[in-house]
Amino acid sequence: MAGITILDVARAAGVSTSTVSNLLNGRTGRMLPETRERVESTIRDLGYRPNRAARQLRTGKPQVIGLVVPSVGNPYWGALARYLEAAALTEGYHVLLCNSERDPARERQYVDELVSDGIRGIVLCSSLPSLEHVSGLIEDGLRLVAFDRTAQADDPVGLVNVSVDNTIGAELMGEHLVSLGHRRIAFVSGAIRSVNRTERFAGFLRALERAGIARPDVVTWPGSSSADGTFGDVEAAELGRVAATELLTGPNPPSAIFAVNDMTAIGVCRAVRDAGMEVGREVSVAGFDDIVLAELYSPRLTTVRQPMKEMAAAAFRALHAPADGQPTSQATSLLFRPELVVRDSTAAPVA
Amino acid sequence: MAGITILDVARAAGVSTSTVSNLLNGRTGRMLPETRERVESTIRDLGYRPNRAARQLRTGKPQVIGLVVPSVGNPYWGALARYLEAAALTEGYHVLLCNSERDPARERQYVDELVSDGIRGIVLCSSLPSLEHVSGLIEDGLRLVAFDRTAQADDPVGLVNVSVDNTIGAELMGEHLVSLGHRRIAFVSGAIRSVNRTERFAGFLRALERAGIARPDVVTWPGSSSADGTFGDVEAAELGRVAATELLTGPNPPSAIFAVNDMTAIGVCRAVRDAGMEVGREVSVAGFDDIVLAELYSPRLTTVRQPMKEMAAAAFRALHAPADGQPTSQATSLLFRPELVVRDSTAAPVA
DNA sequence: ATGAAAGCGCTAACAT
DNA sequence: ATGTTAGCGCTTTCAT
Repeated sequence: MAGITILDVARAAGVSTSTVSNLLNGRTGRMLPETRERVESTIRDLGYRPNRAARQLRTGKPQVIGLVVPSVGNPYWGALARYLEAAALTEGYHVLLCNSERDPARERQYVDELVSDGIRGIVLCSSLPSLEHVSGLIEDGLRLVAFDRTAQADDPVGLVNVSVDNTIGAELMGEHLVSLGHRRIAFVSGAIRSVNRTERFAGFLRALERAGIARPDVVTWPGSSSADGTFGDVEAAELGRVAATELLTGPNPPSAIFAVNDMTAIGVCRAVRDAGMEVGREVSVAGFDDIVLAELYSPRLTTVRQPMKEMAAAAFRALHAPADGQPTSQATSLLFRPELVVRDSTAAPVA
Repeated sequence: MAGITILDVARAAGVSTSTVSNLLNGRTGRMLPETRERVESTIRDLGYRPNRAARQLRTGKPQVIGLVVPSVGNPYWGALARYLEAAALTEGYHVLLCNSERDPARERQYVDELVSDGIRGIVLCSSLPSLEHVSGLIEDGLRLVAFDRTAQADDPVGLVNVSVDNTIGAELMGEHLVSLGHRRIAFVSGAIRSVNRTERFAGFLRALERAGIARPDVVTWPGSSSADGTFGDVEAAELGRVAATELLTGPNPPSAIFAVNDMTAIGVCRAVRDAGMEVGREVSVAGFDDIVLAELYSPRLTTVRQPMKEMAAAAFRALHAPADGQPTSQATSLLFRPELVVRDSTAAPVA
């Protein structure tokens, strides 16, 4: 296939393999400029490309990072995968893709497997509330970045969390809804157990309290399938639909509904329409995440944007931070500033 | 990290590394059952896991396949990535993810890079009309599957194409629209140059001709950004919006619009609404692909489903088919049966 | 039935 | 400034 080895280059350039290797690894100071040029042009002429497997075998560090997501079929994770891969590419890294399908056992197995493949950096988008099971791996030198998750008390030392500031994001949305004139606002989500759900709800409450508004209706739908009450794409939308239907047909229907994420918001929109009302007029609907779909949906969804590209780049960078092995160092969190995106699904309440 | 080598196992079990290796590679016939059991339990006790890099260095065949897509941020490719990874997992393979961002240079570079990393199997979702540039690699033993693309006259020998039957899919949709009573039906797409666009248009025409309907309006929007007139997600929707607006405000507006894919159909829906009409009543809109979004959109989109899961599994299987090296063998195509999915965006035309 | 040993392509001491 | 060389962990002849 490629066939050309470092030895071929060395011979053709009339130098030793060490010199070629030194050049390849940036130790250019150790040779004459003329030698360097000769070797460089030989590499080009021969079309030589280093063999990653051999390099990895020798150094123990593959030029590959692992990405474990619930499912890249979901646009939110798809966007992360895209931007993470782009960031990795700038440093010559590749991305190994793993879909956990929200199965904790599979998630754990993937991490173990990646580690024993020699991979030293993993971006993990876990469905698990606790990451204790990876603390041993981190102690052994694995760089682990938890994405879409904020720091927890029992986090393993050395874990880096990358997330949007959910509390502030939800607070922004709460303020937006209040400033529009809404007073009866409902919050819709699955069972509030996951970290970011809890935070979003807290931020939302804070905005309402500041405005002196009574505790809002909260509709939480118990998880049906998976153990921790998380849902897939379509299930999230269905959850929104069912929950909103209940709210809208109840005794004191809200004039605005804030859904825990865009998929759920879309389900809420459907329920509103099914009830014969218009989203953005009779009922305002807001989401969270700003997936591509939010812009394309009809009506275009008001939501809270996560700066995905920057977050992905930061996650990749965190993978490269020096492992410090200090058992006393603190877990780190990288919180990103969310942005309120006002579109057509929210408006002032009608009379 | 993992640290345990085949030598550790051999020593602990009191055998040689060859025996352990033989066991690992299924050559169990070459040892006594009792030896085998002893080694197997030692492997378990020690938690030994073979080092992929070393295995690859030795065999030249990594347990990794490459996937090159325009962008996993797009739900269509995200779905492929998800199912391909699932199929690969069943055989112990991992998937290396590459986003070409529809840049031909980047696409080519990725393929070259994967090959020189020793990867022997690639699923390529190319934006390029011709795949001639990879014929050399295929001759050298690369297994190359082109996804979402049907066979072409100048295809390199050994290339396997996996695709839905676009012609039949579009024909099904054409029949559906005709049977609903539509007579003035427009087709909307980007510049009709790509293979599957051409096929979809041809299938659509066939259905209309069979029904004795005059040649339909066709609105094709010239590509703006990339060389071959393809668009990204949001651009596809925008294309649909602009094209449909032109049709709807023209002299003889169609009662139904068939878009080349779901994203474009969504843009068409927006234009319909912007024109003060209701999708699924005044104007029927149909798409193609059946991305997740189609089901969630409002109204739910009538479209043509591609059996993604089966197609991904087939693509992975094709990667394993024996390379035959026979320069006389024909390029192969795997065509999948599309399925008409009727939802709410199409209906009989009003008076 | 089992073992010994030669590399796969590369990096990094350690020479010179 | 450049070269020599010993492995990294594994598979696979070739012996025994």
